[in-house]
Amino acid sequence: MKLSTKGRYAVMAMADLAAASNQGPVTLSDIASRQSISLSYLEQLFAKLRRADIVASIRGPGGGYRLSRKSSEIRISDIIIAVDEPLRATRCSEAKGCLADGRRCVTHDLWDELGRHIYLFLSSITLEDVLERRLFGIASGAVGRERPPARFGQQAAEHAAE
Amino acid sequence: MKLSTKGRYAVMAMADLAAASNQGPVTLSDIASRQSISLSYLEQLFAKLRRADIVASIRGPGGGYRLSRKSSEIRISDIIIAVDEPLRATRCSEAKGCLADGRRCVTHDLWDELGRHIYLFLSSITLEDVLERRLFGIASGAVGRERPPARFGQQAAEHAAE
DNA sequence: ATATTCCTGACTGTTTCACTCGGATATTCG
DNA sequence: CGAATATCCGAGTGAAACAGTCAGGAATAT
Repeated sequence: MKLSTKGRYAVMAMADLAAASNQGPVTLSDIASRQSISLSYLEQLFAKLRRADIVASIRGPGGGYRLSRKSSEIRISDIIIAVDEPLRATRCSEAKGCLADGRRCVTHDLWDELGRHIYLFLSSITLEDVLERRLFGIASGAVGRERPPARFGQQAAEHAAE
Repeated sequence: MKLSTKGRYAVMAMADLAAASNQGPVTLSDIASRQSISLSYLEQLFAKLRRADIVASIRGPGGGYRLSRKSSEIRISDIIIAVDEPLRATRCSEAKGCLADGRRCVTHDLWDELGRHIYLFLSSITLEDVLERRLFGIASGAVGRERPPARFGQQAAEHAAE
């Protein structure tokens, strides 16, 4: 799972679309002006979202985009996977150096686990959750095993803000 | 918290250093050849790791690098924060568009929560854990609230492998 | 002295990001 | 019809980061 500002833009735009699509389709121009994203860039993002069947388009005057299913059925991970092209295979996946001791390199498992972790988090949150601001306490618990988690929360606020 | 291949290289190198530093300092040349990373690039990474006081250096013949504290006291998040320069402030943090409805933009909380989540994960794992391959079940539980988490694990293996 | 090793700065090619531009196609409305 | 609206599509662009190279300087062991 790749995490870039590209995916963030896509989620912002999708949240805007979901919030504004009560009556009929929403034009990209509207989203662009509300979210301060360039129209052409939005077009590229929505081309990918359409190919991933997350949104549907209606052409011509009065047209625009709409969600292809309910916002409660669109996971944040769906959006990010749709716009972030699968990055090139990491050297680790193929290089011989990875199998130094006959097993996979020691850090391979770590990245796998982290990737799975991020995916689980983002797939547990839907567009509707974001709109309703239902994000309380999702990150609490289950991580940090034997360590007291208290002061790590503050460091997270400092360093991991973005 | 930024996640790039740069941080991955740093963790690979640190794991190599921790594994090889039983007797005396380890040279970057050794790490470079074992991990197939260019020497000059390693030098840049270790300059940052040294400034962050994660490693200490000994110059001259027989010199090299050693951990500045025990591998059980070096968190993976420490390494990544040391080498990944704090990326430019996201547009969201300052732009006026963020405060569209008088509150912060709806996606802001989401990224905050994700950043905290990733940080908690990486700060709960030490270099020693990686070397001992103690990564079992860290990502299980606590995420995925009302949804059955079973099939998401498979999707994570597909999409979030890197 | 010399070899080793860390240390520093500048530079380079590639890729991604965020965006722009020019145009093509489809649809609605007058 | 034709004009306006909107989605589509591809090519190109400046800036930044990535991964690496190159050249040399400083410290230290033998």
